[in-house]
Amino acid sequence: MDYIKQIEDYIVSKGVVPETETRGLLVYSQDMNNGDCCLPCFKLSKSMRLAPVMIANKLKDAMTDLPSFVERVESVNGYLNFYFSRTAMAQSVLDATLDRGDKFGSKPQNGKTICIDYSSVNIAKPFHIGHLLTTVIGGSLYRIYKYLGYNVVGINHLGDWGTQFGKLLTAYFKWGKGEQTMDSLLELYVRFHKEAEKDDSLNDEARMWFKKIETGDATATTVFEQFKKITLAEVDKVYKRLGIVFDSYNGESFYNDKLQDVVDELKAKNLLVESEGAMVVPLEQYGMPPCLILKSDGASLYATRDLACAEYRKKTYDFDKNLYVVAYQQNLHFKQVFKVLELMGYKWAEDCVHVPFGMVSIEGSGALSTRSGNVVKLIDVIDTAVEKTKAIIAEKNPDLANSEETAEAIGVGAVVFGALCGSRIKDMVFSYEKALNFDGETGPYLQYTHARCCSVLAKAQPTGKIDYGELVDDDTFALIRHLNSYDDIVKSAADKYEPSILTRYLIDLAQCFNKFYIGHRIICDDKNVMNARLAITLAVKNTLKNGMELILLKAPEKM
RNA sequence: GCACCCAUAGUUUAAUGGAUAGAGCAUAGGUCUUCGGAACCUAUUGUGAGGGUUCGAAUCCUUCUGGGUGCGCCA
Repeated sequence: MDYIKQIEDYIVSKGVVPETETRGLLVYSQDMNNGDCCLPCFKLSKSMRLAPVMIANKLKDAMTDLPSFVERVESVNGYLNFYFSRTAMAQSVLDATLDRGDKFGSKPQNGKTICIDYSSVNIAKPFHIGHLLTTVIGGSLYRIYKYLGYNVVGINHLGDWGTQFGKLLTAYFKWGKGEQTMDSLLELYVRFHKEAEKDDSLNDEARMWFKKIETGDATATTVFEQFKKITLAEVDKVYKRLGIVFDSYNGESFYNDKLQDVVDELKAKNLLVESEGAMVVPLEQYGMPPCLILKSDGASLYATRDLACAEYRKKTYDFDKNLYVVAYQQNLHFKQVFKVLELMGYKWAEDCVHVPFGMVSIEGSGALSTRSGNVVKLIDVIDTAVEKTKAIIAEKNPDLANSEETAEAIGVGAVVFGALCGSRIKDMVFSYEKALNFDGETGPYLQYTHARCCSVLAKAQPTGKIDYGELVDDDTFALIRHLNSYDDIVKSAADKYEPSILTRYLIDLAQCFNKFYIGHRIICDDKNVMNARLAITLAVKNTLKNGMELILLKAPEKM
């Protein structure tokens, strides 16, 4: 229930304060001691030519017929504080929450389509922790938007084009033996760079091989496709474990035959200008360097491809929003591409959004580098976390059924949580110590709290009509308030493309519940109280499970 | 040189311009008549510096300091 909206309407109906200025002022109180929601009257002071305290007093005096769910109103230091009827709020919040159940994706379809470009792995390169953020942020947004009723198109924009693959083929034909694996491909790549420093002719050879890929030479294509297959098989293992899905794997190479059209279009629209031998779209008047479209040798560039890609996505999916979950290093690139789309006359350029996130480095050894081999493979991190979980289970709960599956859920959860708990824009220093911490604000903490709820509910279930009359203490009511804000939180996470908002919320909810749990006997002699507390427990369990699903966490019933 | 981003406790971090800046880890104590101790409670320490706007600033503007990223033929 939208309490804010109702109270806002109620305040406005009194006619004491100007409507337009009052709308949007009402907020939920941070501190329960200051009521459940409040109206700061300071902004109204100027136009009303009245002290905030007086305004609050005047409003209070006019409120002789409070809405049924409001118990009382107080005027304090210029704030008008509304205290809700705890029983009534508990009733409606829990009804709504229990009604939602633990089913994923319960919102009706809204008919809108959103494309999300995320993960975007490179062929023949290791899937390392540098890919963790884009993968889980994108994967989480995918689920959040689906939950909100969008038609979501998840796109893995494969890095499967570029001279680097000429290098790889060169190395393969020179030193590669038989079946290749991801590791052997990486070795070949590293070896090429080492040897090319001494022997520049290798670079010529690489260009030759890339040319062959470009022109569709049978040998080159067959081998390259094989490398692609090896890579996808490898990364799919990780995606499966993380619960990540894609609807399209159209990568860079997919747009090869669509680049000329873009160039022609830019020419036709008089946007293309020759500069230092290259073809560019000048963007000086928008405070940006020019956007390079064609190299002086006529070859296309990154931006050319992304323009073609955006047009293709609009044509194919007719998106309402087109997200790119890509590191902030490419801020300028996307700003340029979106501006060029706008200059091309596409109104939907404003629906294209770059969702940037921070850089990942390794504690002690600095920036990640495939060439130098300074990488931590994602699969190793996951495996380590799962191993640690197994050890903990063996110690704490050796009789646990399906312990393998549970260890997987918890280990993976710890890693995923670590990537989704902070603001995405901040840089992240990876350390095993942090990734493997299972205490406090962590994935396992959420899972533990969920399992705790399940454990109680396995002993008793709420039944029949529930009387919330007794549940007025602060700890219990704090839980009710939290449950009430779930919908707003999910929406906010979607609007800001920020799954961490939901992650923080779930931690708060779990903390609230654990506090409640410690302080209140759920299964007790008073049947009414027990029934009500069981209902709260069920509501928390459902909300945790729903929310965790949206941030890619599994919720085992036992652990 | 120019542009953008970041700066909160020892550390990781939270806070639509609103009331006493909220947590986790670490540290030191405590909770066992336990529905799951991967929990809970108590204690300690904080808005990089200076200006400005505002009734009110961690939040907005500005200068400075420190760190990061990007700036035409890579993606």
